[in-house]
Amino acid sequence: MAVPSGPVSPSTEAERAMFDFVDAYDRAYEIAASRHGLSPAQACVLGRLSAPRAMSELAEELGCDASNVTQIVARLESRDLARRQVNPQDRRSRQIVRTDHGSSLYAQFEESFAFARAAASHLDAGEQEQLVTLLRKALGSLT
Amino acid sequence: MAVPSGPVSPSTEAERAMFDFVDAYDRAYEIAASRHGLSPAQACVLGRLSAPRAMSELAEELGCDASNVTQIVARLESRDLARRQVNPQDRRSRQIVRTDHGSSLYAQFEESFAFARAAASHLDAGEQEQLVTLLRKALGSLT
DNA sequence: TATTGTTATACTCTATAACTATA
DNA sequence: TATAGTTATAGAGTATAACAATA
Repeated sequence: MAVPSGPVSPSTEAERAMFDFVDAYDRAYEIAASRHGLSPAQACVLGRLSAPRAMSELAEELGCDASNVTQIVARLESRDLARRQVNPQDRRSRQIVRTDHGSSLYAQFEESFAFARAAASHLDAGEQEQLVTLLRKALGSLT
Repeated sequence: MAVPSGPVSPSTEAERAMFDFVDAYDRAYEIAASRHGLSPAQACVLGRLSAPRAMSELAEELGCDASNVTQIVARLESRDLARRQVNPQDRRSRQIVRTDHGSSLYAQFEESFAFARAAASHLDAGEQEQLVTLLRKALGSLT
């Protein structure tokens, strides 16, 4: 399913517009990932490896359990998209790095995930600024 | 993990704002669902059952395979949140209906999913209108 | 024959608990 | 003893292929 998050009978027009946008974004992300043989979670992790990351950092950023990250990274590693290297400063810790193959595949995925780019392209510079302001204000302290 | 969809190194401020918003929305949805013992997919299906739906309609709306819907609905049914009824007009088809228990639980979930409501509440009426206009325009033909 | 839905299967995501290695 | 990460396990989401029931 493209979008686990379903409509919540949004009661206002603004809430409905937010939902529709999130829904479309999530679906587009999943489709782009699968076109490259990636699950959304794999694409997500790969995207965070522009610089090396510890397992614990990934778990923290993704808001999930470390054991989960272990599995996702193991699958990436088995396909030569990422590697685990022991951190010499603290041999308990591992640095996860993207392989060249992983970087190349991720670049293709990014190119293919046209949603946000296309969405922005429908707005002129002033409208984009307005949207940024409104989205940030709407988020407020929700983040 | 709250949000399978990760950041895609958004190259513009607008793209980053879109991502941050989607990310926060998805995480909030998942947390609200899990507070009521629901997976995001279960909450999503439950939300679509304000009126009876055929399996094929649910699969179409969710953009996933029918066999997937069979499983989700089976889990809802096993917890007395939904029921499958043979459609007398076409006995191949089933009408999925929410039980009273399912409706009640979903109402609680909805109440608890405060994200969109809170986001909208940070904007005044004019700003909400602006946001709707911009989001719809950004979506353009992407939907 | 075509359609609706299910079953069997396999893979991925996810968390919890118990574990290993290192600090 | 505390921390980083892994392993074992189990439940859920997902798709494909084969199937049953009905049209």
